[in-house]
Amino acid sequence: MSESNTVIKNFIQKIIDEDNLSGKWSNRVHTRFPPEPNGYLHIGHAKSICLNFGIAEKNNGKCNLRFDDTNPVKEEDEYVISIIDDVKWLGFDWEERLYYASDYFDQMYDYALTLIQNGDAFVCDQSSDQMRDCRGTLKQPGEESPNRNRSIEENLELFQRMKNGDYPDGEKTLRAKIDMSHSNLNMRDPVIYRILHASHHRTGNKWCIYPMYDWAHGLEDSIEEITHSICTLEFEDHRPLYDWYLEKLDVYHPQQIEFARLNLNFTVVSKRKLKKLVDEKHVEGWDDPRMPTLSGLRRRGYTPLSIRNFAEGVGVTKRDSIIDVVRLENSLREELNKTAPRVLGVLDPLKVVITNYPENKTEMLEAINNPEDENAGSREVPFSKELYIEKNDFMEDPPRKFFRLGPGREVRLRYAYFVTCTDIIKDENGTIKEIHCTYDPETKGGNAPDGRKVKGTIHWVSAEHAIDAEVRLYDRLFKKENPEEGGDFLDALNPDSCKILPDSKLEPLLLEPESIIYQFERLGYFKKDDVFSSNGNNVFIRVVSLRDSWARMMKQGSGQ
RNA sequence: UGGGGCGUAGUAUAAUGGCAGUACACCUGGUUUUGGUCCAGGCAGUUGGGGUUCGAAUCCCUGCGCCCCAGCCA
Repeated sequence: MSESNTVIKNFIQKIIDEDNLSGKWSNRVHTRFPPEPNGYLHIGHAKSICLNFGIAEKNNGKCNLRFDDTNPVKEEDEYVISIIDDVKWLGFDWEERLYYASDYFDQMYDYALTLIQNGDAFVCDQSSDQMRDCRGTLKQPGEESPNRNRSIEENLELFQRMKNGDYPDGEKTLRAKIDMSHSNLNMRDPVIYRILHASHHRTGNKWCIYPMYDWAHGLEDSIEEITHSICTLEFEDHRPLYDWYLEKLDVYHPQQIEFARLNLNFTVVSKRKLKKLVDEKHVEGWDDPRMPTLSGLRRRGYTPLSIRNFAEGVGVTKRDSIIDVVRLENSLREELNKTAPRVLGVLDPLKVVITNYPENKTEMLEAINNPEDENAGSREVPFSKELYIEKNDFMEDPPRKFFRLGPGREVRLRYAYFVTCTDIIKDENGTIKEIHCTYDPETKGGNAPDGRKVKGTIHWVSAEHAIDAEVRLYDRLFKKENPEEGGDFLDALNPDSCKILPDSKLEPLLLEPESIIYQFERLGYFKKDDVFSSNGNNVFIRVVSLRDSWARMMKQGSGQ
């Protein structure tokens, strides 16, 4: 591979480069990640987090973590805590700059007063229904509110009374006086403040009026002296309003830049749908290892680096796109291949008796911990007369391309001996109970002195020494590329997204630290799950499988 | 015949008037004590039409397609 030094710059970085050239922001770069604390962060947010913090990092700038908590009826501290956890976990640092929109409520109120005083806002008596009726349509202009021309004094007075709690929810709003026939609906006298007698997670009952997003967000950015306010495409239509407010107020004015949000196939990320999965118990919670939430991915075994590399790799543009979830999986595999200690584990065991091996003998055989990492060293694994191998590594009547064990066939047991299958022992129903093999003592370690080769190498564990474990084979939650297309997304649920194997047998794990991710050779990456293992069981979950070209061949062969 | 945005291999992303490149996916082959990894090679693209230009993915005109907007949500 030829090393290329050219750094690929996305369109936002190009804007920043130009700004630095022109001195627009005095070479300052200051972004923010502004989640609303009304739910858990998911992989889509990770893209935004990596973008905002990443762009600051690359430009020696800063990035704030700011909670956009302007709607008390939806927001909770629980979410604040989980969001902080998740951003921290991804490895980003906002230093002392943890902010809340609610910190600025007083200032926002004063700015609203300014707007009113300048004749740019008015108190409106219309109900939300009336307002909708007067808004017009996409193609037709709206009608002005009858209250649009109230005097400044009256507006001031009424707004004051709104704030004082003189009116019930919905009775009045503060609106910007812009243009009811504007082709952009966001400019048709949008609401600035609404009345909400609700307790706010931080300000309690201090306020009963709360700012709308468009009003609040630009002011938050302005107060924090953000340079580049990065948001998703659907806010493009809001930019004229963002700009209008800041211009009318004549205050510090960041540049809003929109990019396309992340979409992944075989995945849903809409908050409503994720909540439905949890509420209807299709998954075991927000951090279920199959969930695309950051807490779910973390529990599954995704690493911060794998997610950051993924986010970096998919790029940033204004095009709607759907990323292949394989890319996310590959990003994880790429890291784990380099770091995960290898271990032998049999998921679905089949007993093997080595008939010519002495009873009661145990040998310790050397096994490499990680062929990708010289420093990982080696370990010793016990070998004895009775072993387990993977059920699907044996076939009674194997096809030619099957390189594993079958009657009369010889394979290598990894790091151990060549063995040849001599007998199949079945029960009265004809199902295979165990198989008998002979081993070649000359092949210790896995090489034949006579130079004879075997096609296959399979994994195994010593029956006497194995640890019992339950293994959960997680797979994609959805079986359709686009679960939302055509009908109910729940119909696209993959019925096999969690297969439980209750009788797995693992090599005694000498490397003890919890939460370590192992590669079970030939199978995939696995980690012990603390929640499932809390009652003293060993429950391992599959983080991600290894690429499996045999499985792919089989699948194609079966006409899939 | 409302406004805004977007169209480059299967997917994603570069190339800002000068050889259409990269990654993933897919296919071949090689190495291999993991059917993993790694290595080599291959397949495959500028939304249609017209124009400007020595030269167009790029500039202009004109179609076509897709996404977003009518919350007192963000």
